[in-house]
Amino acid sequence: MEDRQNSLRQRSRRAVQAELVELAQGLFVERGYESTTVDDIAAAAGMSKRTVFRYFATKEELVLGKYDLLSDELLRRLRERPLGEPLWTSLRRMFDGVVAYFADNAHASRAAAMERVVTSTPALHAAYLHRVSRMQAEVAALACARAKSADDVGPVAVVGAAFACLAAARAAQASTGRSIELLLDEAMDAVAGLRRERRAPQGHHER
Amino acid sequence: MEDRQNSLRQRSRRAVQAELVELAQGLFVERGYESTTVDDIAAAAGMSKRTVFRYFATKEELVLGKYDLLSDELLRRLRERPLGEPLWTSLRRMFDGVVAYFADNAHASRAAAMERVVTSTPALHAAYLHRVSRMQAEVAALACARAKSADDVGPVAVVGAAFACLAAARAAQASTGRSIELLLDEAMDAVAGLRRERRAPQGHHER
DNA sequence: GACTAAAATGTCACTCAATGACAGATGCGG
DNA sequence: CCGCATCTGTCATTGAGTGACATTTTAGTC
Repeated sequence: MEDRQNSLRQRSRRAVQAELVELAQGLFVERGYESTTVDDIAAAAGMSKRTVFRYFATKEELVLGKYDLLSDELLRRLRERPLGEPLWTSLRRMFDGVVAYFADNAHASRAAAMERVVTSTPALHAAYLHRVSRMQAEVAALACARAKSADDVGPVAVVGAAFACLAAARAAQASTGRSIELLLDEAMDAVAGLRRERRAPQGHHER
Repeated sequence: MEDRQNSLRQRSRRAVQAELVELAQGLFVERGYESTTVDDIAAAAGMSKRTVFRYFATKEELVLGKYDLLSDELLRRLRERPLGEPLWTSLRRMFDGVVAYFADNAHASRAAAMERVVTSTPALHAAYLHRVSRMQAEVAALACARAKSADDVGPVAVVGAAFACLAAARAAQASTGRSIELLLDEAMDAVAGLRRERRAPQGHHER
């Protein structure tokens, strides 16, 4: 039990994982997520189903596993922002990495097919949203800590709004092909530009 | 094939569905969602597993089925808002029904346990988010139609931000016990009160 | 290079959600 | 009372995921 990390075994494990992801996603894009069984994947990889499940706890992880890294990156970027900066600006800068990632066409075209599989497969899309939700919660916790407002809805809502802007921008990029950077700026400007009328004078309970 | 709707059969079907929901949710709260099998529910209801699946397509629907009605209500409320009203205000008013629902303590205490089950069960929470996401998309489509801006990110982002506020308010209500009405106003004011610094002068691609 | 302990793999059996097919029961309209 | 649609139970099957156990690989040591 010496090296612990990056032993030869660890590296080969990573290699097998990467290979499985590549292989599985190819099959998913080709024949669809639901109609590709884990047995199919295992057969294609020349291993037993049980072994596939030793590399990935669930079938979904073959698709969504990569998003686990994203969380750390977002938190790191947000932590790097100066304390005095408005939260909305910090959040926009936090997304710079993601934006650059999706702005890269070489990647975009490769991942686009997989994105389509995700959004068109209810179970997969649900799991995706769950991961985003967890990420969002972590970012919100950090934002609350920054604002020194422990249990305040404000930061949580603002972080949620920022993620909603990112989602809207990604969707618009997928459908219109416009630049995600511009779309995100547009979306975040639209939200930051909101003005609300005064609240209705008295209670308005209905139904 | 006369009445079609509300025939005796339809009503009895609804009754059985309601009974199953009640029964199942009781078991879920008591023993947890994952450790309650559909067989358990069927046995408790005195019917076969197969029959349960004739009333509910999936186990999740026993918990999340009610949210399907919510979508129509939101759309109806939004449609009732005057065209000249700012979108953010219309969205706040759109939530009035939901707010009233969750402000009712009699309901809140009954549903609170179930809410906890949902948020603490990954699979359920994911399915919940998926439904909310679909609802949000419908509302966004309506908002875009109102704004006469077909494929604009703005309305989509704003609607997403509004839903994020609702989610934040609900979460805060669950943890702090404060009034959801005030919390939602606070959250939506926080988002509407955002001001953003001018964008960074030139491109900022990294990584 | 042989030895040993750990890790990886395959096989088998199992649970549980979900679906299709078929047969029998139930209940409504005439 | 009969005929027909609907409801229901039973059985078989698929597919994800898990536990247990035996076997094979492989890394590190002498």
